[in-house]
Amino acid sequence: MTGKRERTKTANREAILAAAREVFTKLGYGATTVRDIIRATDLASGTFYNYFKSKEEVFQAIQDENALRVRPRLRAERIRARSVEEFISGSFRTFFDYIATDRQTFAVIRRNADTMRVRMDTPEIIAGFDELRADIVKAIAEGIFPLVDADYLMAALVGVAFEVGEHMLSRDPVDTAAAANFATALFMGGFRALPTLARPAASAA
Amino acid sequence: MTGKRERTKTANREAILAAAREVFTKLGYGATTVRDIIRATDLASGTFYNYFKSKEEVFQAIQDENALRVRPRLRAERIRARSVEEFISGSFRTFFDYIATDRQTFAVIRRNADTMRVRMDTPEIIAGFDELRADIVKAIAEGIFPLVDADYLMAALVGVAFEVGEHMLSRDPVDTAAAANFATALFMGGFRALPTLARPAASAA
Amino acid sequence: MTGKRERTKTANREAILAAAREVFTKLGYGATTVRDIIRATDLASGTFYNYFKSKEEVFQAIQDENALRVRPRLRAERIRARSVEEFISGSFRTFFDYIATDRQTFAVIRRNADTMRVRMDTPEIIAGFDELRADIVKAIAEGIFPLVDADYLMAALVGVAFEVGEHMLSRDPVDTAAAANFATALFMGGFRALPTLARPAASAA
Amino acid sequence: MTGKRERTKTANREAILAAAREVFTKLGYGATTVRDIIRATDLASGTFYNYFKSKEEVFQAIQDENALRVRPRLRAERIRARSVEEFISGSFRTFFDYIATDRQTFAVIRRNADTMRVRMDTPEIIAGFDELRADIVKAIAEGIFPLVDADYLMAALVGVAFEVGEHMLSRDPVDTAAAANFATALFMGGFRALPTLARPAASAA
DNA sequence: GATGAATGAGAATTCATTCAT
DNA sequence: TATGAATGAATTCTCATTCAT
Repeated sequence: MTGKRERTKTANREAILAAAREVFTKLGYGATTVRDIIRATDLASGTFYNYFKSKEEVFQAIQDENALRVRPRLRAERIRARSVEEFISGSFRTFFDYIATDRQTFAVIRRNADTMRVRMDTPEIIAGFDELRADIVKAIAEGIFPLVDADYLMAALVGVAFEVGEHMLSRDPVDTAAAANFATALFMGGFRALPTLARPAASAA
Repeated sequence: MTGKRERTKTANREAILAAAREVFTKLGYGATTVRDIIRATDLASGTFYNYFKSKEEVFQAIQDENALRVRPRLRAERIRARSVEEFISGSFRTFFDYIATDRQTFAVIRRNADTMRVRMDTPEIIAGFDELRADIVKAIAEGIFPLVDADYLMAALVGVAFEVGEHMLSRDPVDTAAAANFATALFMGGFRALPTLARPAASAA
Repeated sequence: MTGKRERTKTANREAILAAAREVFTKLGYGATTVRDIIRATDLASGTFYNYFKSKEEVFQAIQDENALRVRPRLRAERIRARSVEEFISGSFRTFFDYIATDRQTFAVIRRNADTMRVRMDTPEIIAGFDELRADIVKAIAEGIFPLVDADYLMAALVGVAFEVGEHMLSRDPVDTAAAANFATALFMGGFRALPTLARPAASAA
Repeated sequence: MTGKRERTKTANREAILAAAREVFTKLGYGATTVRDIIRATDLASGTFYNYFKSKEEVFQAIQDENALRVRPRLRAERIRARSVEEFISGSFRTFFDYIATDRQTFAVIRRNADTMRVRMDTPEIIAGFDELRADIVKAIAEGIFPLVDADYLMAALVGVAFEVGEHMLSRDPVDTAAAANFATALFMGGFRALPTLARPAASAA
């Protein structure tokens, strides 16, 4: 790792990954070609193949990196949870903080090309879902959660996380706490528990 | 003039759309080529261009058809709603019934290629989201909904609809009522309001 | 076959085959690329693939054509044979006449690139060998040939045909009768039966 | 200075040659790449170029080695010959013994890839042919051979040697004496002199 | 000398699109 | 309008060779 060669190798790999992240975000996975990735790099075309076999492989590498960065944090949050509220709010806070910090990462998964939106879940991400379901099952067994449909609950959590997360990122400023409060409140008490907005004019009446 | 030729033209268009739906489902949007679509048809390659300019256009046409089939129903359901519960449960029931009836349609949007899942939202679908948001805003103005973040609420509804919908379809038998109940309960009262499952052991007691 | 399209298709196929024959002869099979073949044509690169899947397939097509041209003639010659001499001399004459007439054909099989010589036997050619062996076996059964090792005899005939054939073509003028006489004499009576040359000086003595 | 370094150099060269022999046999000359050869070695790619300029050069080296191993023996055999029979039978015996002993060597020249057969004659091999022709000319001058076409006779000997040799190797057990007897008999007395096989039925009579 | 990553020319192949029939 | 072959730009990928270490 200290030789010049090793440093160059690591740097090249990172350069390709960075270029790929950028191009995937800009063009979307489907429209991206290996050439596009190489072109966004100052490397020769053949060099790409010293590191990855195909665009699929780079994509996987990026997603795996991402999942590996956020999954342990989510896991830790859920394990630490002593109540349903902690379980849910901890998860949403962590997830929203993560995507706010590393927006490009999320952009690769959730992309807006023109007006069309695409969301891609790789095996690593899906494995994260399974982890979540398993933790819900465990929480049910421990009596923290009532005996509900763990699969649907997991689906609902994921759906809300991705959709609300996307809208959160489109706002300025990005308020992760507010988004987490919203999502948590929904799961804790339904629509009636949602934070209410100050009614600009009516509040005075 | 609305005779044979007209009928042939419509038939050809339909043949292409049907082939495209099938191929998109099987290969996914990205991997599908115009050739693939034509091949799934008994038409010649040049004929494709008498009907559509590109694969993008066929895809849009399919999605527009889909959205036009479900959006008016969802709209009608929400307009008819006299309470929050009717608003929410009506929407989920309609959506889940629709995707259960026309699974291929949903499969084109939500695809599992190998292990990787993709979800594509076209302009028509996104327009449906905006419609939903507008109706939420209207419901808030009418006092049906409390003054909550309409954008986030819309996002949450959409996220739950797609994610729970997907899991619903993977079950056998597909129980749209149960899924709608689950989703509605979540929005009505949070996790505590979710339907509980019969606890295997407890049921014997 | 009378439409312009059919005529063009046939012409294009022939153009590719002709170009391939030429290039294979010049560069040899191994060194030839599909690009080389296309370049020797006035067609576009993609057009090649409307006719053949690969260079292998063109090569096979050429060889099959060749084999189909000469094999029936050889076959007929052997069937007509009423004696060993007719069998052998007929075969050699036919083969040598054929390669003298259609030199390029033979050149594709037997090629001299620089100093290195290559000979390639395709399945069709090998099938021709098997045919020859079968006819030898038949001739043995009919008492025309003594009970010898048909496989080795076939090999010997083939080896002499190709090697002597090659040397024959390098002479000027090409004398197929002389080559056939030589080869036939060898098989009829061994080296003592070979035609002797006029000894320039000694003949006068 | 003929110590470690010297030994390593020779060992590396031999390693490359051995790998090349193996790979050429397996993949054929055309399909073999320098990478393939290096991969079959525990050397680095760059090292190859310290020993050979290209795959052509390795191939030549292998063939030259082969030719140098068998040519002197064939030469000695012919020089020792006191009669035509000795000349011919000695040559065939030596050649067949050689290819039976060192099958891989022969396999590099004479290859069956799938169904297609290839035979490659390098300059060294061709030089061996010229040597044979020269010896025939000399034998004619000395009155051992009659005044026949030396070029054609050489061609016939070579053709029979390669073709019968190939078939000989495909038999089990490999009987070099029998093959040499067959080939020699052919050249000594033509088809009538060929060894006859025991006729299954006749042997009982 | 050995190493092995970088290079980039070039080969194979695909595919959207055109256009003569 | 339907047809389907021709087109050729674009893409993926390989490989011989170089050269800094």
